[in-house]
Amino acid sequence: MPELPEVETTARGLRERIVGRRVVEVGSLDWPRMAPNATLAALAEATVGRTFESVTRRGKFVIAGLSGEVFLVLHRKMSGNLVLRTADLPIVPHTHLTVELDDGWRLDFIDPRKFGRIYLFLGRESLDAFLDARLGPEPLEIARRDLDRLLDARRGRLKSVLLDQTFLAGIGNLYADEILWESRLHPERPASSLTPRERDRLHTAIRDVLASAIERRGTSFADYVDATGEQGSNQDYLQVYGRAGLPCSRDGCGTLIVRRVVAQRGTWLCTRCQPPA
DNA sequence: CATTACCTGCAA
DNA sequence: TTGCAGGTAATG
Repeated sequence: MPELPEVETTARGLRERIVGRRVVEVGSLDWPRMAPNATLAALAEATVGRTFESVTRRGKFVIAGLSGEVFLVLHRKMSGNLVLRTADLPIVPHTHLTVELDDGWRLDFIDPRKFGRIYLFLGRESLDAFLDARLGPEPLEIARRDLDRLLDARRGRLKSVLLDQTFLAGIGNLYADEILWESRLHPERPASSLTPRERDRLHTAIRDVLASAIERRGTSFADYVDATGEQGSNQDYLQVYGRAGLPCSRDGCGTLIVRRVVAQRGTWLCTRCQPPA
C-alpha cells in the first residue's frame, strides 16, 4: 500500500536514474481506463524524444517532468509499483505502461489490481490545477499553527480526517494508525476536540512517523517495492498496524493491540495508550 | 455522513 | 467459494 514514504522513496530512486534520460518508446497501455486523460498514442506523442528533467512527489502521486513542461503523473493506489529494469528483460504480467529510455533501461508500471492511474499534463498550470483540486498541504511541511487551522475546519473523527487527502496529502491507512498510536490519540476522537497539548503530539507524530519511514525506505507490507525492486524495512518497526493480539511496546504497557473498523477501514490501536476521551 | 464500484490475489 | 485487503471517485 504505497503511501507518502513509499512514494517518496520511489520518486528519489527514479530521480537518480532517469533524470537526463530521453524517452525512446512508450508501450503496453492495455487497460485504457488506467489513463483517464490520455491514450497510448497521446502519451507517446507527448513524451517520445523528450528528456526527463525532474521526478517529484506530491501526496501519493509521482510526477515525472519532461522537457517542454510535459508531465507524466502516476498514482499507484493499492498494488501498483514503478520499477526500472533493463530493456532486454521480459515484460512481467500486470505491466500496464512501459517507458523505454535511451540508456537501455525501461520504466515499468506494474499493477495487478489495475486501480493505479496514469495522467498526462501539458503545461504546469494544468498539472497544478489537477493536484490542488485533490490535495491538501504536505504533512512534512505543515507548521504547528497551520495544523490548528486545518483541525478546526474538520468535524469528522481523527482517523477519517487523517485519511482525507484534502486535509493532508499522502497519509493512508497504515500511517494513520501508526501516527495515532505515536500521538496517543484514539482514532474516533473528533478532530476538532483536541487540546493544544494533544495537537502538539499529533504534529510531532506526523513528522516523526513519516520521516523515519522514509529513512527506512518505506513499508513493504504487501506489494510494495521501490524503483529498483528492493523492499523497505519499516514493516519491522510498525507499532500497531496488522499487530492485533501482540503487546503494545510502549514503556510498561503491554496491552494487547486490537483491530476494529473505523471509517470503514481496518484500524489497529492500543486501547490503554489511546483512550477514547 | 455511509456505501458502492473499481480490480485481483490470497487466505479462510 | 466467499470475502477481505484499501485509495479514491461516485453515489445514497
